[in-house]
Amino acid sequence: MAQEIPSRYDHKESEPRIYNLWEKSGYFNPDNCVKDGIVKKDAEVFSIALPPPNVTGTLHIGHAYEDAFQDIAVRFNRMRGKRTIWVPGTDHAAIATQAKVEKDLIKTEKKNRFDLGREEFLRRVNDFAKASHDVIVRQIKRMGASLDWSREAYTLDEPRNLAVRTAFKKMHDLGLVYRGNRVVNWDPKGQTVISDDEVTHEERKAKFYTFRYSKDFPISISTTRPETKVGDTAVAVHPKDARYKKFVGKTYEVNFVGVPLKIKVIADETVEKDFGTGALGVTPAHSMIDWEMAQRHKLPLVQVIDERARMLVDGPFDAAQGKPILQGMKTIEAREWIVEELRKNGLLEKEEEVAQNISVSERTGGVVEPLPKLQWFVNVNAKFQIPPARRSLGAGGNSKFKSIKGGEKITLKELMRRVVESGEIKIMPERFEKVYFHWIENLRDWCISRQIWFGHRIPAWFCLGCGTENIQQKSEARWFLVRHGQSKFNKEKISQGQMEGNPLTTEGIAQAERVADQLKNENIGLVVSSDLERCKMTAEIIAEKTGAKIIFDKRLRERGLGIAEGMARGERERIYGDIMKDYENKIPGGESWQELEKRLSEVLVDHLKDHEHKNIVVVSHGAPINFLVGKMKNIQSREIISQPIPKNSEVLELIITEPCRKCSGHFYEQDPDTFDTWFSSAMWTFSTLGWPAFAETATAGKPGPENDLANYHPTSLMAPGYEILFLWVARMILMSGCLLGEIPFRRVVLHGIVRDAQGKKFSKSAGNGIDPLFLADKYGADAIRMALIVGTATGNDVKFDENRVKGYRNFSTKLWNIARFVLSNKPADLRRHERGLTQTTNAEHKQNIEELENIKKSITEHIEAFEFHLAAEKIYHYIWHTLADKIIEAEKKNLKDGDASQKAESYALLEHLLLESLKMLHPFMPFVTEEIYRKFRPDRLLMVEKW
RNA sequence: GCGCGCUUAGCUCAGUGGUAGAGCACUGCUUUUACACAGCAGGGGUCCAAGGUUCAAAUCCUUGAGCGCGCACCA
Repeated sequence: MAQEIPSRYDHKESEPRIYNLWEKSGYFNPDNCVKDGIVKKDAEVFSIALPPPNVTGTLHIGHAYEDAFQDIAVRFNRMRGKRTIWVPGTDHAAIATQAKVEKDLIKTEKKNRFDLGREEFLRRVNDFAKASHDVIVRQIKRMGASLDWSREAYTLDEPRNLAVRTAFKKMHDLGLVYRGNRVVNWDPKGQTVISDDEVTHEERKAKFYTFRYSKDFPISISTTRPETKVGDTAVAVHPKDARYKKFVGKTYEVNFVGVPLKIKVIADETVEKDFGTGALGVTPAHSMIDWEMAQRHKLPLVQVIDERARMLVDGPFDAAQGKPILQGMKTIEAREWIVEELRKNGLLEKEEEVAQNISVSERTGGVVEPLPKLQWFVNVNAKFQIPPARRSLGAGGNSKFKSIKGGEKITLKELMRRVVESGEIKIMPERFEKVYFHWIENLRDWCISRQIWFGHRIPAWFCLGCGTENIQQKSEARWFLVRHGQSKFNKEKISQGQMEGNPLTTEGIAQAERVADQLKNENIGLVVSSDLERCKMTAEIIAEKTGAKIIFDKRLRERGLGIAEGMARGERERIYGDIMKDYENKIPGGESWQELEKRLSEVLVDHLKDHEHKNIVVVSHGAPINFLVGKMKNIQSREIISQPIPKNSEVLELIITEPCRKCSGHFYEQDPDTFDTWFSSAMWTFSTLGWPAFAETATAGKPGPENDLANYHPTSLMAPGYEILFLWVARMILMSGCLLGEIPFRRVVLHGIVRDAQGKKFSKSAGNGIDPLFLADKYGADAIRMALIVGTATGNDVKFDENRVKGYRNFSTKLWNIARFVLSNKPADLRRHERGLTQTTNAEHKQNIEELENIKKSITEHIEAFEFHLAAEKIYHYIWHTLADKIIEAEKKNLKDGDASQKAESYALLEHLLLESLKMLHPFMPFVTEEIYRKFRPDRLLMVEKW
């Protein structure tokens, strides 16, 4: 017997094979467990959503820890007979992924996202995300995670998009989402707004300047950012500050380094008398605190810094450069220049070195510039009523919360606090509850819009005519205005006008094909095109790929340029430049703008009327497209002329819906912004379980994904790293609360960060990353799991040491050999001699069995208390130092010299103790335990044995 | 500034009122119905410091030191 089994356990061969076996069994899916009678239909539920890893790259050892931790809980509960579900998925991680791809792009092709354009750039990001996803899934499986892959989700897929759109609409209706002009964190490097929680602070040395705006202003102020002071509209002092009392309420007109300012002196409680001069220059546009103060005192707001962190004010005129000196200057340079001016004019009173925390974008490292911007926000202070329950279960009116009454009006802040305070959600380790409450205290409205491309597009449309917003989930029809691809004359820079025989270049054809690919799945009903060659070719390519009908409409032709057609563009500009810009005038033989406008004016109306519910592609030329759009936007004809024309093959997407309630316009343009990635991941616990598609119909107790929401939500456990307590955990509570009226999970167990032997965080930039796949091949996934779990109290950081992995690899060999030994002693005619363990008369054996039962009880308790490290250590210790070192050694004599029935009794004891030990070890080391178990019970799966 | 965590064997860390623990490393011995990725035996700790509570403190309390972290911000 023993000879057939090698003395070493081959984890590299075994682990993938065993995982395959589990997957094939289908028992990661609770529906199958119920179907096969492994768990009862009405058994208790244990459900958990995997915190979806970002598709920004591959997994590191920290993910392995997170997965192992959850898998222990999942396997334990499954063996305890619960209907256990663990839902996998990945996160598109909007800004992180986009930043990663853009960085690579700049490095390899020296292009940024704007050079590539939205469509092409997104294609690259999606390719990258797909590749990451595939590696990630392979890694997760390699670690043995028993996830129900049939329910795999992605935060950017279609069901999750529906969830995002539905949530946005619902929250808007509840008054929890609004669009407003507020000071936000602008990341000049990423060119997007970021939320407060994506900002980190770095300590740097800074100069702290004390000065007066001008000689005739009575109060000195201090700042580390003098360049923002050109945007000051007030000086704030403490109401009880005797020094300044006499100035409060007065307004001064001052000239600050050549910039005229109107400064009102105000009194505000938040000003500290003892700091600096006790007076604070208020810059409402470029400081969160000042903005809030400005709101209280109704101060005007002057923006003086732009999105590229350059100055937006003039200052004195610089004759040498022929422009106002500050205009367009970088903030740092402006600071130096202003300080120098103050010094020259004797206004600078003090200059001190201070340590200052500056705000930095967590993702891009850009120094955050507070700017006033029109963005979408979640209002955390607005009262609302929990919406009607999606399932008509139990009492409590509209609320399924234990701690919130039905019909009660509550703010999101209060809701988030209440459910944790009341213990409805329990956060472990407990110290994080305090951290959580503290965060809520300081919480501001959550900015959810981002100026990046990769993500869920915000489902808000603005009327082209008047800008009125319209939030809805589906449009009646869409129009795509497309300029033709590059033509021969475009390339050669020759005036085309209405000339015949000017086909697309190879590049132009490729452009048209790209557009066609993009429109392929848009259900295009009709292509309407100018009949000129370059449009015709473009339209035909689009029609072919989309399967739409084409009609040609002469009225969509380019403006006629008469005798200038065929002329080099430069020459035309020289001769007819003025005429080209004139509304009424025209080149001989050509058309005036007025005439062009006239022939286009009917086009919109006609096609709107004739093809009411169709998605239409309109292929035309630069000038006509500008006029069409200009008309929709109600722009003056003369202004349209000076608008830049779209690029070759550029697509403008519009939706058509019921006429605007303000201006009766039909055309709407979608908000170009996307959602904060956390907006979609905040719905993870329920968007993965069928919300909103099955929100109304899900039925508890029935199998199938369409009933998941009723069966598995709220989830039982959430186990992310503590670093995303605010970013994610808190927001899941928020979203589940206002959208479902219930908690997303009953318990949160936060784990620490895995660090390297030096205590440093693993990161790609530090180059200390360890590929879990490499380690798994070397020592086995089981060994990695044990090394990560044992020796780390839940919630503490893990210092990762490869030596420990090696130690647990040795343990799996030990276990393997225990099994080998036991098996080698299996009597051929076991049955005949078996007396049954419960009837054993051997006192020592009885004691062995009792000891095992005690160990089992204690391990069960540890696991239930999420003390996995203690449970793992205990079973490890039992197997090695009790079962192997003591019990087996003691039985050897019997096995060698005993009679047949004694041998059988010894064997039965050892087999029992071993198999029970395998069960207890299985959640921690699933592979080797399953492999060994099958040597004893070839027709069974340890994974679903009863604990 | 407010808050949190850590400080235990050479290293990495468990233990949280009842005679100090694990892994790795170290020393010596041992091929024995499995396992040398093993067994047996062993060395190594004033449990950061000081004070307090207690019959009893690594464990609870107070103060302090060093390291690390979070939040807020001084404008």
